[in-house]
Amino acid sequence: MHVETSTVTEQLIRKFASRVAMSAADRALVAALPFKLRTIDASTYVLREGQRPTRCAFIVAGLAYRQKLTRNGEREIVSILTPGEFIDLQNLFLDESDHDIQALTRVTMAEIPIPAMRTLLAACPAASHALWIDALVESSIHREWLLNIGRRNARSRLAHLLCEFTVRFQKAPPPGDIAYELPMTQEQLGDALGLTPVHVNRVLKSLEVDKLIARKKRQVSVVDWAGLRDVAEFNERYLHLGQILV
Amino acid sequence: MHVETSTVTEQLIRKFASRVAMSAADRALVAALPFKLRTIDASTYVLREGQRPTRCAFIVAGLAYRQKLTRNGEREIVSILTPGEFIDLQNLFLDESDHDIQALTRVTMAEIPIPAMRTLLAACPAASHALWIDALVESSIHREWLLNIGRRNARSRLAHLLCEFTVRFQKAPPPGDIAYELPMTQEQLGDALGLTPVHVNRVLKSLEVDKLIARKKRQVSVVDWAGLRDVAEFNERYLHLGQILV
DNA sequence: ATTTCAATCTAACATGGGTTTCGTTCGAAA
DNA sequence: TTTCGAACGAAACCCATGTTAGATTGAAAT
Repeated sequence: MHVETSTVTEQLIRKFASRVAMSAADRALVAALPFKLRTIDASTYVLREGQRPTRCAFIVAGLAYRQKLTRNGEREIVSILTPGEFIDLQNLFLDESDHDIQALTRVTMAEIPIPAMRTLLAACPAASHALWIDALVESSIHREWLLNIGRRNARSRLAHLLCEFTVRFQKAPPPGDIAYELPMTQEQLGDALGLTPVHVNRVLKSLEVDKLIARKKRQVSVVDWAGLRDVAEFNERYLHLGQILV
Repeated sequence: MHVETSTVTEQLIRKFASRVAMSAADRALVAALPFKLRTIDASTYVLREGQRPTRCAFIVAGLAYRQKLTRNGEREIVSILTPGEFIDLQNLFLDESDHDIQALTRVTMAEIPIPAMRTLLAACPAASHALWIDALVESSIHREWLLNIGRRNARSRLAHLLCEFTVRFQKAPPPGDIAYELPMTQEQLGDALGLTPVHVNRVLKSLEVDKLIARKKRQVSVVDWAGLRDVAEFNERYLHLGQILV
């Protein structure tokens, strides 16, 4: 997984520009950010609860997730992180991490020293606003997941997660090409939904029988986007997809 | 519930100063914030999902909560907001609210115009940092609630919420005076925990039988802080209580 | 080809928490 | 002081999801 330095810089600028208007000066500031590329294997820890990090990582390729554990080791996956997202904005302003961050697939990330990020935020209101939006959107996703886990049954819950992935992983918005490799095991899906893997298996099968999704090997595809959306009560407002600050 | 204007200003400054070092100039900027005091009755909506607000409210007295609803009207309470917290930082940077905000008790709040807040953030890095910390801590609480609802049984779950309230509502840290009026009905507790009110009733009784809590009328008090903590697997790290940016 | 190990699938059974129903308490209003 | 409605309490029953156990698949390693 080789990545050009210039590509990363472009990706960073695109990331900010997707949320705010970026002047040429703003772009130059982002382009000047020092970073170190690092690639790690699936299931490697990026950060552990209680640690104090010194860098702020930006995902260039691959997926990661945030997890928390109960005393007896049961796991809850509380976020999925995709390319173009900062992994640990928290650590810009909080001393101790309150959760683990782990690679879901092989991940390539750009590690930026925290002082450089702080300097950018101070010098560039546009960048600061873009990061604010990102942090607030993640909070919004947390709230939707709370509703999902707290109040929906397993069928809606899983359908909702699939809808969210469909929207977040696809380049084209549905209903377009809505097949994607689901990079999570049924156990991980269960951990993200507060369900057991056995029950995830049952529900996946029932969604397949009902022609809402199809599965081939570990590839999941959405067969009936409208139907799945309906089962999930999915409304993408909480993703704030078009949010651009003027 | 009459509140002096000067008191509110002091409370605002105290709020910021609890997170960052505030110079005299910083304090002056905060003191210059224009605001309008408003008091609303319990269960009044402060903001509804989909609305676009023009003010940013700071809770002076009383409690509020964020909620989201499923299609058939089931409710999930996703946050509790206490005095000294900004109700809707989201709305500084996001156009549309993704959830409802409602008063839990009678609430007095200071409403600050969004442009004034934006100006403060641009002019005062310290204030900006303090708000960042606040937003990130709320996100951390969301994650802990996800673990709580997703992976703990009803008994631990309720115990955990009681522990969080004990820490957040008390001025003195436990084990000090750890009785407090629980201002929520059993139905609201259920909505915050993803449980039915009937089951909340069962679990409250069982915690009382086990001498972990006591109840008189609607007043709950913690009898055995260590025991309750243990049942809840409570660790206050996620509240980032001592977090101060240097 | 064979082995291996994780992931998936399935079935049988168990249970925590939901549902329904109704009686009781209590504070506010008349 | 009586009335009224919301909140609480509690019993009986039910079911969605968990638990346990094992068989099957499939990709990677030898």
